[in-house]
Amino acid sequence: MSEYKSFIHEAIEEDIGPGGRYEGKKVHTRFPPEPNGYLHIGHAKALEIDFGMAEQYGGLCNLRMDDTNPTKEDEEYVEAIKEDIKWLGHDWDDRFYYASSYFDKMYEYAVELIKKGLAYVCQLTPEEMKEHRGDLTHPATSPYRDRPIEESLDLFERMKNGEFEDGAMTLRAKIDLASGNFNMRDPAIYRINHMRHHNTGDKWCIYPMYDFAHPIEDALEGITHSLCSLEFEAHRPLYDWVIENVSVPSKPRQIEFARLGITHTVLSKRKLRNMVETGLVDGWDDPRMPTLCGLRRRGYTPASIHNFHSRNGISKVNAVVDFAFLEYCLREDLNATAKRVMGVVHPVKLIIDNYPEGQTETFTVENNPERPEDGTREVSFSKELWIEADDFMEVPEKKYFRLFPGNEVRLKSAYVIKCTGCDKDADGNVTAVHAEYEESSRGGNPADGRRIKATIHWVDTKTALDATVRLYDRLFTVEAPDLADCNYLDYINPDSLKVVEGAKVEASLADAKPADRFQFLRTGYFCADTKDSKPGHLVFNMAVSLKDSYKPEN
RNA sequence: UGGGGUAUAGCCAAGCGGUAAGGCACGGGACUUUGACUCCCGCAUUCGUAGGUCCGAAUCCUGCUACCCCAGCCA
Repeated sequence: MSEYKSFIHEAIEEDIGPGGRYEGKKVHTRFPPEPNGYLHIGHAKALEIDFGMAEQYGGLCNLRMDDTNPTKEDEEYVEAIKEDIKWLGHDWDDRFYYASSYFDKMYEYAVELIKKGLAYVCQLTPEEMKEHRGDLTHPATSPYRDRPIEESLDLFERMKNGEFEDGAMTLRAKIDLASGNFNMRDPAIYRINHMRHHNTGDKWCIYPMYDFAHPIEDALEGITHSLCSLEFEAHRPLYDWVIENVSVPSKPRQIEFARLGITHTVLSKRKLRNMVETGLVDGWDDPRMPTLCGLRRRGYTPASIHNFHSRNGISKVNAVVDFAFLEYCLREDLNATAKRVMGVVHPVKLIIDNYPEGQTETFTVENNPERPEDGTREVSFSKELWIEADDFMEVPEKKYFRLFPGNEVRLKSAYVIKCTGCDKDADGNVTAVHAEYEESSRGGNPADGRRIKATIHWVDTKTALDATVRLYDRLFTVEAPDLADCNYLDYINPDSLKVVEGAKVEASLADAKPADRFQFLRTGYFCADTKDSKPGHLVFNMAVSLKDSYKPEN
């Protein structure tokens, strides 16, 4: 997010400018994931905004695990989260924090509130609390609201000491039971939970709630701008209330923006987890998943994800961006950087009948026409080649200009050939295509200078390598599987993965390393799988296909 | 029904009282040893809607409508 200025840029510039609330101060943001799952493309938006704003204004961005609820969080996610953030190119230096490391401070601030008469221990059970909440037009109630300060102090300390069962009581902020904003109806700020915390162990059996903890975490770290998603907008009055009523060292400002949605996928942690657990996908890093580890394994680049987000901009409208735009950003990056190779996904044999039996020659092919400095490589050629099955049609449809009996095409960087026919099996399937080459067209240009409309790719059968190719399509068949009135599982795309064994690729791919990305000429961009591809057993994941403007008429 | 938000093309999104940027998608064409890339051209007489103010309104005012978020001891 560089050139254009969003409403957040404007707010920050106003704040650090003359007369602003942070005049002369350094912009300081934070990215606060809850370590309870893997980061996905939606989190990447927040991440780009949090780190991006700091970078743009010469400030800092902290990485903080927001781990105030031990029942949901686990250390196992922490390293994965760090890895994803680093992969996207962001750096938090030594500013890695846990919200849980502030528990002592938070406890003190809670005591401060009680002493000020601004918090009290409430013994309503969860069910009773719900009943006492009131509704849209009726205020909430609590019989414990006017409990003496000393009594709350005593009870709160005993809560901490583990004298009470889970759910027996809570510490509540004393704000306004009649507020139209439910978040202000004396929200619970501490609950009892006798559970081991991944970071603090058994030290605590009471844990602060997000609305109390988050502003304190921000203030303690000297955060100036606490950027979060829209659903926290109604929590901002509470955020500000905490900052105002507790003696924290600074006063951060919360600003909200819309989260990202993408068509043909789901982004809720619950649904993603469900797909993993039911085996609908092959783990969190399945290349079809919108998780950062999934996209990475699929072949997405950090630059493509960064560009995607920066071009989408920041607003307060719930946006659902077309998946095609993400694909566009990937193609754009890979077109400029990926090495071209020839790989035949659905091979059929091409026999050049007038080419000398036993002869082999090599051709020089450019590695990337977009970048001549990437050089060339040698590719072997002989009488029998593998070509793409759909580059031949015995009976061509309208506007088809590749191989069909009587037609000429160019074999990329090699010769012009003329199709003479094909062999078929008993069922009528094409088993081999026959052609004759024009010797004088070596390199691909006919001696008489005539135009050859089509160029197709090929692989020499003598040196071809076998490969497994995984072709991916969108995970869901509808644009918005997330919509409330439908079950998203009903719209899983049964063809989101097609595994093709026996694809044929050129010999230069023998030393392809996991995570290497290539353009398979005329087909798409592929990435050697990081888990399953090894020398002698190549596995390529299709990151995205090339655009194809060929559309048969009728 | 209370509170908080948001409405500009199929999608994202600029616009901040002076006469609707840009990108994606889509359609057409040029170029092409990738039906890719690149390059041209087209794509909102109108900004959710109805009024009002003004020489002038997507921008200001008023009413209405639609959609999103909030009644966890989740974040």
